[in-house]
Amino acid sequence: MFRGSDTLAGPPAAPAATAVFTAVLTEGPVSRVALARRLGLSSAAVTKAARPLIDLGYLHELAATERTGPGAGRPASPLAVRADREFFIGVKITADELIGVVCDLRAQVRSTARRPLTDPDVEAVLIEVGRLTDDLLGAFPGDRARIRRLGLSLSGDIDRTTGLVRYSPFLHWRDVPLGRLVAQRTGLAVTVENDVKALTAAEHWFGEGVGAESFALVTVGTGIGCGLVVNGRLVSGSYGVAGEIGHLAVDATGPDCHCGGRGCVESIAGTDAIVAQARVRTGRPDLTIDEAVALARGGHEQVRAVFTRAGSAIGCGIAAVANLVGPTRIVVSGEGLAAYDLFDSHIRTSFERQAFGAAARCPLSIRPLPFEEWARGAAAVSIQSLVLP
Amino acid sequence: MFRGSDTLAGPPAAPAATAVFTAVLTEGPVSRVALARRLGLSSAAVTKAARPLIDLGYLHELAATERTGPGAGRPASPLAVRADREFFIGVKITADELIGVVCDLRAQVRSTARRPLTDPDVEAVLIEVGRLTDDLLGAFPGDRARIRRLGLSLSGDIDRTTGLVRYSPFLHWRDVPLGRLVAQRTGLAVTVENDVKALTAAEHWFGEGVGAESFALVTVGTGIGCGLVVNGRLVSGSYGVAGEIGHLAVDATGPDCHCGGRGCVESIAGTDAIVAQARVRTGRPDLTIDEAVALARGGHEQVRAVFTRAGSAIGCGIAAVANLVGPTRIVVSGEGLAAYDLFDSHIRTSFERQAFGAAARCPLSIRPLPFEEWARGAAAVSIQSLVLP
DNA sequence: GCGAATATTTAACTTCTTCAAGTATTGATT
DNA sequence: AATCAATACTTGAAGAAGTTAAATATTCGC
Repeated sequence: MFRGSDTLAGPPAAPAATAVFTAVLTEGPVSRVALARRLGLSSAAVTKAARPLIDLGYLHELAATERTGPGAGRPASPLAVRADREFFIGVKITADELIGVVCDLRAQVRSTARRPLTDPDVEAVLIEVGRLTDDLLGAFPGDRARIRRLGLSLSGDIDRTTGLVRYSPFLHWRDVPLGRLVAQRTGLAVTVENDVKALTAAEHWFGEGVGAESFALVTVGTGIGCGLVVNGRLVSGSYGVAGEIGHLAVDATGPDCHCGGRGCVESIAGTDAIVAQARVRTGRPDLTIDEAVALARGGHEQVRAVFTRAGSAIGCGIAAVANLVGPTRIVVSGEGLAAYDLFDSHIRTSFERQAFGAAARCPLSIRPLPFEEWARGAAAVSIQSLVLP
Repeated sequence: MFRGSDTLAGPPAAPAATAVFTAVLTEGPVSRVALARRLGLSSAAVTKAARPLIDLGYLHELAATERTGPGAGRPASPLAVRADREFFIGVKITADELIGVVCDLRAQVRSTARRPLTDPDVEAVLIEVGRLTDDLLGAFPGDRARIRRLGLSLSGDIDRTTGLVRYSPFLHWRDVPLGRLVAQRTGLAVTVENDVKALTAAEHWFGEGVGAESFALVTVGTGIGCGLVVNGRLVSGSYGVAGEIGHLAVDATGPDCHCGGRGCVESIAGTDAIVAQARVRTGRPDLTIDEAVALARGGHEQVRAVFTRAGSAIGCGIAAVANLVGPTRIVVSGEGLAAYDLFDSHIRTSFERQAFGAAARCPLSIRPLPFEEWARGAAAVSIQSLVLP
């Protein structure tokens, strides 16, 4: 993380304080005793850790509303997050657009903004990020000093700890210290993370992954990616590669993939692959993905078969994740899932066939993803940088 | 872990002490300063943590042999493990045999023993484990009181923390509290772990996986399995399933697998699948695996092709591991690798083709595995239970 | 109003760690 | 040979973080 200003006061960094803050943030209002049990601390320790968090305005006590147990006893005063204590900007950088959001401490989106991106040059991107930030700050109704952090996400090989973009294929960047540069421009504390990993982090802390020791998020679109949380932590990959579900080989007789492999999931179920196949099957060389979806929905058997095969390939990829790391649950999402109805059952069928034994018990959530979610993911990483040391 | 006797004194459980002991155990002799840097502690903390470990005889100081830095300065007195401070029994249970070893604190095998297993009944296995333990203890040349712990490993679904065998396919066991039962018989502190995970733990602490934040071990044989270490910890799988590389789908047109899937790695490269294919290709319905290997080595093209295809399937599975979790290194081993020469190059070729980008940089060690290694894995888990809380 | 049950707080104490200063041991320099 | 600089290790005081045990708070059921 890179600071724009010199000091950046935050919550206490002591282990117990961090644990308490994280648990309240992700697991909603909880009483101190429940926290103590959950975190393996004494309740005295929770009381002590909570006080400064309350004093600093990050947490507050809820009125004791509901009874806890069955019988008597003093009712709990659950701890809850003050969502408006601090706000976070999240920016997702795509090839042709910047998408920005402002989120509160609970990662609720408060406002959004966009800017087109025409020039992939570093300087041009920095300028646009600065403008987008100004737009978001300008439209912010509250105290602007409560926005001190900004998260960026983009696809590619990113070093989160140093804020370095090692390689971005679509921007043609190599070794750009994006975190430092944006921190200088905006004066905010900046985090940078891979887009899929950021989305996974958001889902892990604020979505369906809450409380899961291990968790996977699969995104379906032009690319097919996957973020993994194992043993409670995001998987990074020793060589910067992890979660590349799109390049698992699932069909020895499948098409060659641009990655050099054969029968990769992405070469069967990526948007480009689907369009290409649909063009072949219909004989229409200018067919678009939207038209292909429309034809399939209209009952065009040849085109439906393309989606069926794609869904099966994705299901195999997801089963591979379940068989290898055994996550508690898996969320499947992404732009590609606008055509959700064409995929859903084939993904499930293929997953259930290929998942080994109890791995098939892993619940699958298949749902489309609003595009702002990507920017929210970046904001979620920024929130994590506040909470964790 | 289950204790046979009431108390079982061990090294101090404080975080720093555990960290120091683990680091010295796995990373050989190290000076205190180096440890401090490595573990993020002050050198004072290391000194204090090391003293009781030395007093209890677990560690000792080496004579300052070699100069550390380039110039002047007091030479270091590296800390090393006293390998003969304590010994550990490891037992691997297979369908027809028990394999036992005695290891020292550095997981060096000191002696081995075997017993045939004719009856899969729980009571019969307990008796044989008891006899094997007696054999090993009887032949032990040193102070028998230095053997206080025993590790068991077997394939199947095992709950390490409770010592429960949830399901063992080859013994037809369900929910057998093996840890407790063996502890009662032997009076030793017992750990139970899945065989592949145990082997992975051994390799992680005492083999090629030392120092790796993430690491994978693939075993090739009748079954094809995989143990994973991610973020420094063994992956367990939320539903008890993890590392099932044998049931990744790599060939949509491949054979049906006994697991219900299609084109699984194991249905192409498992020993049974290889034998079946070789029988078809040679027209000899009683061909054995050894004969198939001999034919392939002799240049029989049809049989060679079976091994080629198997190697490719394994390579795809390994690439899936590299693409998904990005381990620092991967070790490939197992009985099946007696035919190492027939597999090696095909595994590598397929891996390199299918590994995505930098994931291909992950070093692959392909080597056969002495059968005692499985028992050593069980002993290694037992050693871990001494060191960790 | 009383006692049982549960939640939270307080205060004394324990444990672990760091900090700062000192000791130990060596090679290089004079 | 004496001294200095460099590095490794140790010591003791001080601090941080957590625990236990006892006190306090608040409710329900009688």
